[in-house]
Amino acid sequence: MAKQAKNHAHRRMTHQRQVISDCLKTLNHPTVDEIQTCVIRTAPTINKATIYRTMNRMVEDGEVIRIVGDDGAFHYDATLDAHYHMLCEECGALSDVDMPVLPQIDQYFPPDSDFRLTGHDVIFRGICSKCRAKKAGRNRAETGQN
Amino acid sequence: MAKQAKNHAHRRMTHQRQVISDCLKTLNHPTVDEIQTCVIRTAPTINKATIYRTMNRMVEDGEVIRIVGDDGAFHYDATLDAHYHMLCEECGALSDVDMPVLPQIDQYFPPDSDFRLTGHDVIFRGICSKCRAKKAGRNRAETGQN
DNA sequence: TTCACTATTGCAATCAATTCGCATTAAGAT
DNA sequence: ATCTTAATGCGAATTGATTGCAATAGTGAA
Repeated sequence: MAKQAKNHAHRRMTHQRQVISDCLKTLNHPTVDEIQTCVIRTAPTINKATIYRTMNRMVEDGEVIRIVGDDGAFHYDATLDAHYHMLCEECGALSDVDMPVLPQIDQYFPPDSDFRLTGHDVIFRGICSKCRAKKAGRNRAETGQN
Repeated sequence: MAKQAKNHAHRRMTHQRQVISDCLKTLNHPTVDEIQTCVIRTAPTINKATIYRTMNRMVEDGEVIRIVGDDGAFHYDATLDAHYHMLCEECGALSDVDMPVLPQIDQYFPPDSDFRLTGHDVIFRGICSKCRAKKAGRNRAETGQN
């Protein structure tokens, strides 16, 4: 099951929250900056503090997951079911990986540990196709190869 | 093999760098703040910017790994061989997990992906023993149980 | 519908983590 | 001993995120 909300205080469906929700559906693990860029098209006056607060409430309520990128910036993910991520080490882009979770991994965790295990995350690292293309082009240019 | 240094510019073994290196040996995945606390005992005048710069160089040179905690703060890890981590969701403490890496995980990665896979990280989540103890005590106090 | 209650917003100020510019210091090669 | 320049200390600047507060606007009840 996906981790679900403590049904916190009554949330109000404000215009801002609605617009942010809509953007979350079209964006891929966006940061607050990226959400803002999207949101501004529909609601130009929306304030960044509002986005921060809205995202914090959504995390509290279990509507989105927060992921910390390598740069330390927060990314938000509206896919609630357990899943893994891949991270481009070049551009920092985060994406969902289309594979089932591997619960058996937890069985390898040292059983005598005092740590109460609740789950695990996997992040695959590498270079996304976009950056590979960019890199190949750059290398050709630099080395004078064709 | 552990990811190794581009043998960057000539690094100088300054007093500060030496002290920081020593602290890294005794600390467990410290943040810059924690490094500073340790370092100050030996070298009280050392500046935090120096620690930041030194750690950045060490990361560049492949002498340490940088891990981003859930709070977005950087932690440093001098264990270079591939290994997994566990993270206490209560206090944010990071530790190495004593288990072999599972290269077979990479085989589950969607083979048709445009993503060039270079590896993966696993982070086990849960509650460390220290926090479990603290929590148990707190619960007893709150519910009036003994 | 209208009203009242209070969650939410916008804005500016603030905070914390990290980086940067620059004059000074000190490794370490010659 | 001297020279070159990497590294340091310090303060200012940047960046990502939070907060205080007065104004605004959902929403449930009348």
